[in-house]
Amino acid sequence: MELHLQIKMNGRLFLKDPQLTVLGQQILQSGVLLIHEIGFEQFTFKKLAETAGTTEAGVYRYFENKHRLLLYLVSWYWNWLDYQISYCINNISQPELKIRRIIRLLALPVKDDQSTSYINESVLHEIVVEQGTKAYLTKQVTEDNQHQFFKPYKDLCSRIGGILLEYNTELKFPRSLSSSLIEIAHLQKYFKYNLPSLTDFGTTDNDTGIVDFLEEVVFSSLIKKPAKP
Amino acid sequence: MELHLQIKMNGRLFLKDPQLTVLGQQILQSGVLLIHEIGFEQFTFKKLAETAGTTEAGVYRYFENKHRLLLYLVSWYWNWLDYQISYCINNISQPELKIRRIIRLLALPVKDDQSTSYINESVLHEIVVEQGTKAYLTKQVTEDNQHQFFKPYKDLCSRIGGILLEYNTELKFPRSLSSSLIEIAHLQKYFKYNLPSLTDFGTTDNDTGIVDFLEEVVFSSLIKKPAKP
DNA sequence: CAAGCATGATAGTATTACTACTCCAAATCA
DNA sequence: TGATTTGGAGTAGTAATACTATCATGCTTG
Repeated sequence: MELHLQIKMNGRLFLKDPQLTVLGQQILQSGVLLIHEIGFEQFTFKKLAETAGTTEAGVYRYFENKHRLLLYLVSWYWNWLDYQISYCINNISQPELKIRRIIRLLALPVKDDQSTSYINESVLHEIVVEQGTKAYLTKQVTEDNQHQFFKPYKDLCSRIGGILLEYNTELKFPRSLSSSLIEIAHLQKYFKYNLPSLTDFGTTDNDTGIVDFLEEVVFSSLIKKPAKP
Repeated sequence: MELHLQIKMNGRLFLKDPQLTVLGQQILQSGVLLIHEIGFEQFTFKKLAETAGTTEAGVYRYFENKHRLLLYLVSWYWNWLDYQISYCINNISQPELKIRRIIRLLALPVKDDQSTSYINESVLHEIVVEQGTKAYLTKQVTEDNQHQFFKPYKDLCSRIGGILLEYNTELKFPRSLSSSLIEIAHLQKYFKYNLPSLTDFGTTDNDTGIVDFLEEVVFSSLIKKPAKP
């Protein structure tokens, strides 16, 4: 059986839905690979058009500009990850185990999901690690936020926050801890491979050190503290 | 008495030392204000030249490109903050108090330091919060790292890591905790003002909520754990 | 068959990111 | 003092970027 996961995207992110046409899917696929290869700064629609086998104008028919395309891809990722998490913790009752699984999904390398042919999830994961924050670190955050472009990220954050609260119902900062967990997972991963002296993971091949660190920080913060006298 | 703090910068960050000439200082001053005002993406040397009262070529004589200027300003900030921290925890012996002070320096608004006339530190602090990560989230990280452009950040991180170790000598991840602390402080601040639903601070005027959160996370992680059986 | 839509091809503009060259005035030296 | 070097500042030009607009074509759907 072949399962086709169609992720519902905010309609304002694109001019024409890229999921519905062959060219659109080609643009998404090439876009992911090209941004990963040359970085978002060097990435242009002209270069994308070449690798996607179309013209510059062809790409502009789907996306208003490259920032919207980034927002699209990052949103797509958060939606996908949210789904992965809900799938992965399904039927688990212990909050502790849920949190451990989430941390692994955030920090460990992603296996490509065959159910969406046109998006390479493992490459997209690396893009989000490397460039994800650029989606909101702009002067148009407020405007983009009003267009609900960050809803998938907020939903994910809210889901994880809820699970943290299951573990400790008295937790004072569930959302901040949740957004911090997500960002730190990515940042430590980036540091490990690019600026290793900012971490304690050295040059080990696997990312279990990051998992250990995140578990340490998160579970410490989740311990119930005695009320102050 | 007037104290002139001259911060020693990596010579490869600039073509001509901007601290040594009036125009150079003007470029730094206008640069900080302009990047803060319009954001790094919209920022160009042409616009900077106008506000700094020179020509585009004039700016290019000091900095190779705008990324180098950002690296310069961010480095300047980390150097300055490192100095502030060492000054502020001077003569304090309790590690706990040191850490509390550091957290406040990281999260609370910065008062402009009068000892450097040409850099507005409180504005620069906001730039680092908003755009700081763009200094290293590029495809040239490795190259920039080889040029030692991130040394001030690493030094700061290492200093804070050392203090965390003073508090708990068995701490397993001092550098990761340190870099996480710095980045989370900035990110939560950014979220609070731009994407508040990713935090638990609401719309309070002051940033003490962020301080509380950071103290919670850091001191929890610093508690000595009993050895596993 | 006609209408309509998706794509492709071409061209054009304003801005960006630089580079190269020129000019001028102050400092240096014979 | 006069000649010369040197550095700071301006002008102009180029290639690339980020779009926008127009028109032709071919394929589908009613």
